[in-house]
Amino acid sequence: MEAMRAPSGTHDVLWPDSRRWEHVLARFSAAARIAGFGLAITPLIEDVRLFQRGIGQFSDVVSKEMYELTDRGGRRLALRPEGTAPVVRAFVQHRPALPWKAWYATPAFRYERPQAGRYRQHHQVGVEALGTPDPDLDVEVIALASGFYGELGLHEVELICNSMGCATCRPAYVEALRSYLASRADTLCPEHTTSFQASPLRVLDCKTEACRMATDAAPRLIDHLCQDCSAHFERVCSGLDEQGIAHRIEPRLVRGFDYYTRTTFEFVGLALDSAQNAVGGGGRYDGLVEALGGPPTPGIGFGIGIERLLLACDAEGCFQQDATQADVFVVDLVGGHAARSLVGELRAAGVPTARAYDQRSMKAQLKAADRSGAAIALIVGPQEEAAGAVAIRNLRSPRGSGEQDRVARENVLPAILEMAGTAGIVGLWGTAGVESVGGLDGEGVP
RNA sequence: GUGGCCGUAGCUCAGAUGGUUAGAGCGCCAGGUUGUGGCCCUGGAGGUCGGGGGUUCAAGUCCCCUCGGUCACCCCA
Repeated sequence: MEAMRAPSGTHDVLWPDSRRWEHVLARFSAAARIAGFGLAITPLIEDVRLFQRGIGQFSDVVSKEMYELTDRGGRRLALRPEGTAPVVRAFVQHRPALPWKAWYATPAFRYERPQAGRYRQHHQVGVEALGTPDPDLDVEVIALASGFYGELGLHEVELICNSMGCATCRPAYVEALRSYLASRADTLCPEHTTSFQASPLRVLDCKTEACRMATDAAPRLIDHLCQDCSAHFERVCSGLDEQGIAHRIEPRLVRGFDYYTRTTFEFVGLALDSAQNAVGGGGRYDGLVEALGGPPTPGIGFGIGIERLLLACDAEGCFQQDATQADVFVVDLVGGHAARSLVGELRAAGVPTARAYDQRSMKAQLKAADRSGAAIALIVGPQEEAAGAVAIRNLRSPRGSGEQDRVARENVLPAILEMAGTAGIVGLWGTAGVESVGGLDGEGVP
C-alpha cells in the first residue's frame, strides 16, 4: 500500500516547527489588536465572481491559478487565492461602522508550480482598514507591518513603495506608457514585444535586461499622478519619514491585483536567497468596495506570507531552537497510579507535565524525560510510595552530580517551584497563554 | 504552463566500469547498570533501492514512461 502524502505544494507544519507559527500568530494578533484591528474570520470558499470582480478577471491569479469547484448545488466556488477580497466582501455584506479595521490569518490557495517560498497552499496574516482616504491610515498600516517584522527580530527587510494613481490619472498614464513602449517594442524582451499592448505596466516589472534598458527612460507613474494622488503620496512618504520608517520609492513597483490604487508597497526580505523574496505586500484599493457592490469606500491593507516570513527569520537566525515538551516529567515505577495522580495535579496547577506510558523501565523513562527537555523529574518507586514521598531530580544539574531530593507527597508543588529556580526554568510556566507558547518568550527579540 | 537537477532505512548519505544475503552515521528499541537520564560499549528492529515497463544470464546501477521533490522562468506572500 502506497503511503498517503500531502498534495503537491502543500505542507504539514509539525512540532517543533509549529512553535514558530504559534509565536508569529501570537505576536501578530497582539500587534493588530493594539493597533485597533479586530479579528475577521471569513469562509475559505467564496463565489468565484468575488475574485473575478475583485482581483481582476484577467490577472494571472484568477485566470490560471485559482482552485475552483462546483458544489452539489451547482454553485461555482473558489478557494481563496488571497486574503483581501473575502474580508472586503464581508464588509460589503455587513456594513460595520467606519472606519472598520480587521485583521486575519488564513491559508491562501494558488495553483502554481511549487518552489522555495511558493506553495499551492500558503498562509498569510494581514489587515484591512476601510472607510477613509486619509494618508495617515496608509502610514499606520505600513507601520504596523514594519513594527511586526522588527518585533520578530527581522531586520534585513526593505520597504519599497509606489503610487498607482487613481481612476482619474492612471488611464492617461497607461496610454502614455503604451505609446512609449510601442516606439521601443523591438527592444523589449521576447515575451513583452507583443504583450505590452495588453498590460503595459507589467513591462516595468520585467527583470530582463532588455526590458530594463527599454524602460529606463519610460514615463513614470509618479510623474503622472493627478494633484490629489500626488499630494496623497507625498503625505504618506513624509508620514513614514516622520515615523522613522525607512523606505525607497520604486516607480517600477507594480502589483498583480487590479484593485490597487494609489499607495502600493512591498517588503523585500534581503537575507533571502530565493527568487521569492517578497515577505509582505499591500496597498490601497479605493475602488474595491464599490466593485463588490458596496458604497464607494476607500480602503488599504497588507498581507504577510508566513512561510516566507519564517524563511527570512531563518536566514537571519531569529529563533533559537530549544524545544521543550514539558517542564516536569513523572517517572512511575508503581504501575501508573502515581503518574496519573501527579500529572493530573500538576497540570491542574498549570505546570506543563509529561510522563511515560507502557510501564517502561526506569532507565527508559528517565531517557524519555531527558529527551522531553523537562528540567525536573519526579520519581515514584516502591520505596517512595511506601514512605508517602516523591523523589525530585534536577535534570539540568551537571552530568554525574545527580542532584536529587526526596519530599513528602503533599509538598511536591512547592518543591518543584523551589528547584525550578536552581534549574533555571522560572517563567517557563505561570505566564499562561499564547505568549509563553513553546517557551519562546523573548527569543529573537534583542 | 516551460526548462534544469534529484529520488537508496524515520533523517543525512555511501554503494567505479551492471555481478553473492544493499551499507554507514544519527535517531529508535533492548541490554551492560534486577531503582536513576545525558557520555561510553554491545545487540536489535527498520528497506518491494519512489512506482511501472524494458534491455540482460544478472539492474539500486543502463533505457523508456510515470509520480514525487527541488531550483529557475512566469507570477506572487
